[in-house]
Amino acid sequence: MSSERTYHHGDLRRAVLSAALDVIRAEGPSAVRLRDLARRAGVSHAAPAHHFKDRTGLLTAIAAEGYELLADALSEAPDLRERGVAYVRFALGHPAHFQVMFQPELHRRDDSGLLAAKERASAELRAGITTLDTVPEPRTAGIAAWSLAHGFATLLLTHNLDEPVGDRDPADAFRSLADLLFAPGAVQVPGK
Amino acid sequence: MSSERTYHHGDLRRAVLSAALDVIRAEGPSAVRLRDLARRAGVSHAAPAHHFKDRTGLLTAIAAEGYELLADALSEAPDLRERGVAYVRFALGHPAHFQVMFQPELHRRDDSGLLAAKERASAELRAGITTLDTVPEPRTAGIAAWSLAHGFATLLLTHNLDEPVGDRDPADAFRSLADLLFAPGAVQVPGK
DNA sequence: CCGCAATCTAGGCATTGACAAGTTCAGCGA
DNA sequence: TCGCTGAACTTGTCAATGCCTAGATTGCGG
Repeated sequence: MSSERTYHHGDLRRAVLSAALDVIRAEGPSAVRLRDLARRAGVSHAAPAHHFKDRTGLLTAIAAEGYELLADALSEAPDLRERGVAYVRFALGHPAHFQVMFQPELHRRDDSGLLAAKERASAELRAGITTLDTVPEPRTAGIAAWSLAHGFATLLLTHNLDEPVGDRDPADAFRSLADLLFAPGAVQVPGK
Repeated sequence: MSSERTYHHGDLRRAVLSAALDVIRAEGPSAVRLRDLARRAGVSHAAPAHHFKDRTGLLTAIAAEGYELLADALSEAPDLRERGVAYVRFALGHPAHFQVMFQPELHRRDDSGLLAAKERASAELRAGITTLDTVPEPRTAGIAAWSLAHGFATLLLTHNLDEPVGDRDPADAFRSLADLLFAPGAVQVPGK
């Protein structure tokens, strides 16, 4: 915060991550330039490499952090519907993480930290489905729930639902969708 | 196909597009290099620029073409459920287009061709919802259907559903999900 | 057959990611 | 307190890339 320039930055890793998240939020992952992040942090152009190895390493770290945050968020939700809400909230609250998480070409797939974090989030996702004991096909219902939440979040982030959702609270809007999935008889197909 | 080298390529635009789609399918949009595409087409490094202006122009053209293809695919489906199936089929059949379409930072947002194509696809999407006349909230149902299809397709493409879906035909798998949305009483929430 | 515009080539510049080698510094043991 | 060691950071460099400009080639309409 103070403008003192020491040889050692103090928390360059965090500073670079933070700057990268800013850039991604504004212009997407493709706009991330290692040298630019270094400039923003006030260090030399090669300094970030010491913390992340290379560009892919940085993006992998962001993805891993994202899965950790997602796992945390999911674990706090009581039932499946609220887990879906938490999923959407996470995506909107951490758009940069979310984008990078779901572009596998950007990461090092075999990174141990990433795999561990992804597994944690995955476990939380599965745990949510067990809330639905009485459902005939919990696996199908789980995929449906995840698809619904993921699709809604993605479409929101890509500005494809700006008019239909408008000023409405996205979490509330998602609850309406989830009710369609799990409240019996809410929707009838004409010819069925 | 033949190795004759003429000054004029003949269909460089198509060749560059096609090469770009190959690259995107294999390594994502960030791996697209204009100079590389030129090499693959056997032309000089600046030739593609004449057809697409710049990298963003190329990706914009791909997105526009994608929306055209999507609109075509949707228009052929009879009802809302099959329109969802068509949506998923499109995403799996044209993964490169799909990826680029839903990364707005990669296009020139104000491109007229893109806007027109997007509007066409959007209209087809809305048209599908009118199939559900008797539904209390068609708008909500429409968003739900789109979210479900989009989320399912995205998760499939990012290899997040490899185990759960496995060898099953994705189209069939999606029909199960869609039935959960629109077949009343298929799923019951315990405490409701 | 001419000329013109579309298509493509050639060269150059600034920027970038990655690498190698050197510099600064903080902490730790004797 | 001293000196050492390794982590954190800097400086310099290279190949590759996007984009720009100027020039060469060619097909096509008049």
